[in-house]
Amino acid sequence: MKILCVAEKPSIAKTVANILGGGQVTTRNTDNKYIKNYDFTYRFPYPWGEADVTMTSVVGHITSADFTADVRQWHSCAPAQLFHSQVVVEVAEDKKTVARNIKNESRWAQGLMIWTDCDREGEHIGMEVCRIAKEGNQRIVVKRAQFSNLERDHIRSAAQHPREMDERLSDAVDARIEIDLRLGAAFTRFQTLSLKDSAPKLENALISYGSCQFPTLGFVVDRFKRVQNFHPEQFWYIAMCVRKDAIDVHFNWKRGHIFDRMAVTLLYERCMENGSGEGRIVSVIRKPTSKWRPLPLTTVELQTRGASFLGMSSKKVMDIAESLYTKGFISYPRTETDQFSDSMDLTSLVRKQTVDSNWGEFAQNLINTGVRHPRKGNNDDHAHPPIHPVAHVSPPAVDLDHHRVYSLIARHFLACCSADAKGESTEIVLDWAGERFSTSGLRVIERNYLDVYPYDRWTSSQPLPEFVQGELVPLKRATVEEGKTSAPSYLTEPELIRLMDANGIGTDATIAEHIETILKRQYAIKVPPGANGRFREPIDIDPPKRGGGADLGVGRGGAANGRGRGRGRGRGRGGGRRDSDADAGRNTDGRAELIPSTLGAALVEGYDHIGFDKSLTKPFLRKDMEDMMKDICEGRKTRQQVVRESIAMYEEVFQRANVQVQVLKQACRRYLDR
DNA sequence: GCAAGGTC
Repeated sequence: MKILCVAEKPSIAKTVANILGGGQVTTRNTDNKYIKNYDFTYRFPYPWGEADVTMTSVVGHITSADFTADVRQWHSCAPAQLFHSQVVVEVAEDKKTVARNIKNESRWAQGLMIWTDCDREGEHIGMEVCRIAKEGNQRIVVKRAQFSNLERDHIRSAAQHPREMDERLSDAVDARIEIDLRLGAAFTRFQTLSLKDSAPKLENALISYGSCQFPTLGFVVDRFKRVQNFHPEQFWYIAMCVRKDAIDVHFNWKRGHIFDRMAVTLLYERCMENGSGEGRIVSVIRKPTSKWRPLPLTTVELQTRGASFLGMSSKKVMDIAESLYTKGFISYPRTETDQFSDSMDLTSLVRKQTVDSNWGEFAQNLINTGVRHPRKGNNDDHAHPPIHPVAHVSPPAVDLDHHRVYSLIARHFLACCSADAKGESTEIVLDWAGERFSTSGLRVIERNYLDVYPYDRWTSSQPLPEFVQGELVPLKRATVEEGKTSAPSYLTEPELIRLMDANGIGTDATIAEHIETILKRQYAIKVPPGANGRFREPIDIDPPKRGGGADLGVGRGGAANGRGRGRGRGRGRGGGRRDSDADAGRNTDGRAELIPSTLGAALVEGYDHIGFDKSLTKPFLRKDMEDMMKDICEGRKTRQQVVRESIAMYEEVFQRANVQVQVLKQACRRYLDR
């Protein structure tokens, strides 16, 4: 009896083989440099029983979908035809060796056990493997292992309790692939070809559309418009300061900010008439408080925290995490799980960190006083644990940026295993002739996790004097002050990642790429933090040229002057010409703010103005697609139904965009032709 | 010259 087992990626094949093979595993190389075949014996349940096992893997999807050659040329057909022209699925050019290995190994096997990740894409990859295996061996019997982590007992149990493949999950992915391809190609060609003559800059530009990149751009433009439309409002309030024990204590008015000067003046005058030069302490409330240690680290959190704590772009954080993973320093970096399973041996992971020169002592202390079980979040992707360090590493074994990302992951993990920080808060309420004011203080008592997690700040306030309930304190100052509301900031990368995550745009593994895409297409640009409403208009940068033709002088000088003849605000720090090379390092900074280009703004405005039920630039269409995929998974609809309905709907949107293409063109002219 | 999703 021979059984072939296939995992989604080499790392899982290796781990599973070592568990099932019980140390008696031999390794063979394949034609693919990432993939190895592991041979061992294992006793499966009836009917397979004792078997010679080969465990191998693929590297993600094996096949890819594309149009047939007759419509691959851009001018070979009208873009609308791409909604219905034939789509063929073939083994991808760079996956030929992967497919060959599966085919060869299945030839002599009676059984095939699929060990891909237990999610939709994993089920799809599993079906790809089945089809290829059957090309090598029609009679092969297929089973599927159901597992959600790589612990020994769990993996053994998965091998003992196989299930059947769930074709519905795979069908859902097939639908997604086909819809994204047709949509992406049709709209990309349509936009690129029909907008090329509406502005000189667009003549050679590639104006891509994708079901994820457009909503991503939409978020950037949305926020930009909110900043643009923001008008500061004046408000007034009573500022209060008392003095005791030689300490000035500022109190906040309980009514907060009031947008009516007269009202504030009246209240103030009433106090002046009725009150004295003293205030009365109404209450002094002390209570214990704590600052919670972070939740275990997911991909989205790694990206947002990396961007804001380390100032790296999320793409860079992910690239580095990927490399740390392949070198064996951290666990799998793509996970939605924010809880550690109870059976995981956290103490031995902490012990590996005791040698570190920065946080080793902290780790040792943790072991001496007891590693705490981390908090549990609400998410579990049933495939991977939260991101954590699996081996210790320090420079010069890795470079500085790698070490910064590793430090974040290691410190985050140790923080998870520590106690919350403890403190005491004090809230004091003061009464002045009937108006209430309050102030509060914080005293940090035990720093605990904060000692290893310098990214979080929680510090004691200035100590407050000892106020006693009922006591009268002299007012140092009580005046009417004015202020004005401040504009929201432009969208930052961490905020954008959270928006995408919350709206189901992209996955943990692709979110950073979609952000890259809108930057690469020059739909948006990063400016240094603290722009503070300075960019009144979208930034006029040149879209990258396709085909590499000569730059006919529209470039450098005119590029990116914040489009401002009149209001040259854009010329300031980070104004415009910081788009490319010279500033790449700094402007891809994870703390940077995102601003639409004129092209990005024109596209969003154009599509929004055409007035679909659900604009292409909003997350709703993508959400619908997600819902329909669920319908397939749960048997409410078939793949064909969903593709048909979805394509019909998008075709309508497409027709409408065609009929009203003038609206898009006008938007481009308005923004780009100045 | 088009997408998004896996993974390296």
